[in-house]
Amino acid sequence: MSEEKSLNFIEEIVAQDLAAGKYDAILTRFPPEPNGYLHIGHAKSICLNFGLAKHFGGGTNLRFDDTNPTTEETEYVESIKADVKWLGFDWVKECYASDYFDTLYGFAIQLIEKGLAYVDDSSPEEIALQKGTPTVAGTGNAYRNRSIEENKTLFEAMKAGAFEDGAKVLRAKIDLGNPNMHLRDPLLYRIKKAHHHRTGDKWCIYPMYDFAHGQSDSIENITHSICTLEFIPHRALYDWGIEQLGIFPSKQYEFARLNMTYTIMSKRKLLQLVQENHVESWDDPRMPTISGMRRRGYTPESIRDFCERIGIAKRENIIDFSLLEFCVREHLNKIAQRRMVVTDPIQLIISNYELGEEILHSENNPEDPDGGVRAVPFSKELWIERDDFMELPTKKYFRLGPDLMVRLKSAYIIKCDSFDKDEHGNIKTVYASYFPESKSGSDTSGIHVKGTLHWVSAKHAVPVTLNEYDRLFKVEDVAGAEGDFKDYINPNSLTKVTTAWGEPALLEDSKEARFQFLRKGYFYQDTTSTQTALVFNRTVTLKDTWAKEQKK
RNA sequence: UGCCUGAUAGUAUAAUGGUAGUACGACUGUUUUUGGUGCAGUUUGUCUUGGUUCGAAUCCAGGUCGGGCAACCA
Repeated sequence: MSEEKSLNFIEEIVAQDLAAGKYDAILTRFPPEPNGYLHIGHAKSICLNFGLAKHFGGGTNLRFDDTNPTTEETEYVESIKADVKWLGFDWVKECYASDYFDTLYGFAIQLIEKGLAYVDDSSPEEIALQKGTPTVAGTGNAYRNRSIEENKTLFEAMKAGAFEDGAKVLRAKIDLGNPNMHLRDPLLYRIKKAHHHRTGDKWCIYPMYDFAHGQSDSIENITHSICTLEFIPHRALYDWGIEQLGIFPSKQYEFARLNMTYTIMSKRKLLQLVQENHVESWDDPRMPTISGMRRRGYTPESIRDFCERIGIAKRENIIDFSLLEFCVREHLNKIAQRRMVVTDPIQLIISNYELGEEILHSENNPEDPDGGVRAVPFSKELWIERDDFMELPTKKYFRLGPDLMVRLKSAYIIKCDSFDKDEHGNIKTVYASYFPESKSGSDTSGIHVKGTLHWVSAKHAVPVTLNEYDRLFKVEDVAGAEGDFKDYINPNSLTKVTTAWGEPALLEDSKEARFQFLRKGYFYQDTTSTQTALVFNRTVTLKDTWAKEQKK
């Protein structure tokens, strides 16, 4: 308790409101539009909104902002609910802006009756023109002076379907000269004869964001409505609507959205990646979507930790991808089961091994004393990693080479005697002898080696496919880069490794288990993986100071 | 060039008129049957110019730079 974390600016506002007795309890909301899958940027908002309620006592509504029937689908609704749950949050109420369509229509009538809204027959182009520019005031048109009765009749006719799409709109009558463009008689309703995923064909007029969002917040008695910076200019309208309607005064607060290096956060662009097959699907493990990250092997804990670490502020930001990687490594290091998998194998023959085979044991997780051990079969003929042998080793190379000694993890120390190459000059087989008294756990050999290698017994190994992922884009700031974002897609973001061999324990492991393949990285079974064809996705590599050393 | 925002190490974030701190990154060293982990340490910062004050990252004024705003999208 004494080490309390400092509050971010929104937490301070809430703390002050509560201290001042403004509310007994707070109610926040997470309001996605169901027109795409949730991504890591949404996770930031989810953690903020649900975290606030958890911290200060209160609740959070999950509200679907479904006011645009042409872009929204039930598939998205379902994925959003699954993602929020997976992240570990429960909402107080599941709400839909579309549930308020009747109330919202009533609000519009009220505005018309107060002389604060009118039906405009102008085309989108005309309206845009009449709005002026940021430096030049807008001009009105004749429709602005329609009588209350006429507006009411017309609006009712709009609802009844008397007009075609685009023929008329309902506009608020505020101020065409306002320096805030959003106050220059904003559109409240438009005609859209489209099928809505929830209300079907009941409606042919739909409220705009600015006439749905604040009103929905108010209907639900949301105390703190938190959104991203680009909505700051909308706040005046948000407050205007609530004031004119005399409804519950929800308040809007804004924070900076998340940006990350080497990826994009725009739903529109993510949809493009899916539709144009740059990735396989919304849950492609390379995507920054929650479902993609889940499939890749990220844990909800690590994502929550990440959101905690990046903080909340109003300044534009771009977070290093390496921070996310740090968070997931930190969690996985504690919980992942260690297994041995050789990805690019060469043969290792233990010339003096006459036992045939034996069962050795290796700890499941050195971080967890209660993690237990697993059986690992050992034999005369093994697979080791091609990278772990060097014909002409450099000074700092701790692995195998002519006359060099290493330990085979959880097994014996060996010494390389000779090696063979194939017709292309590539190493094919390494011959070594082992020291029986160096057996792991009962080593009396007195030999000290610098390197320890992972290995699998050729006879017992199971074939596995590995999906090794790299960053989706080649540049740090994709959104800020010149030209089309698709020009920066990393063509090597996925490497499918089909030559790998894993230890047989993998066959008995749960599909949900998180693994660390020793010295390789953290892996998680793909959704396409089966008992007879194991497929693992690489969540993240291990930190590799050797690779860094080599680059010098 | 109208309005709205923001500016603290490479990246984030704290300090709420009183010692500029933390995390990630980078770099050392150490431990290690994972070149992983752990541990110890080093490194780099208040956009600028004035002002108020005993004292300014913080308050005031001017400037500079970044972001947003003129969708029948949210």
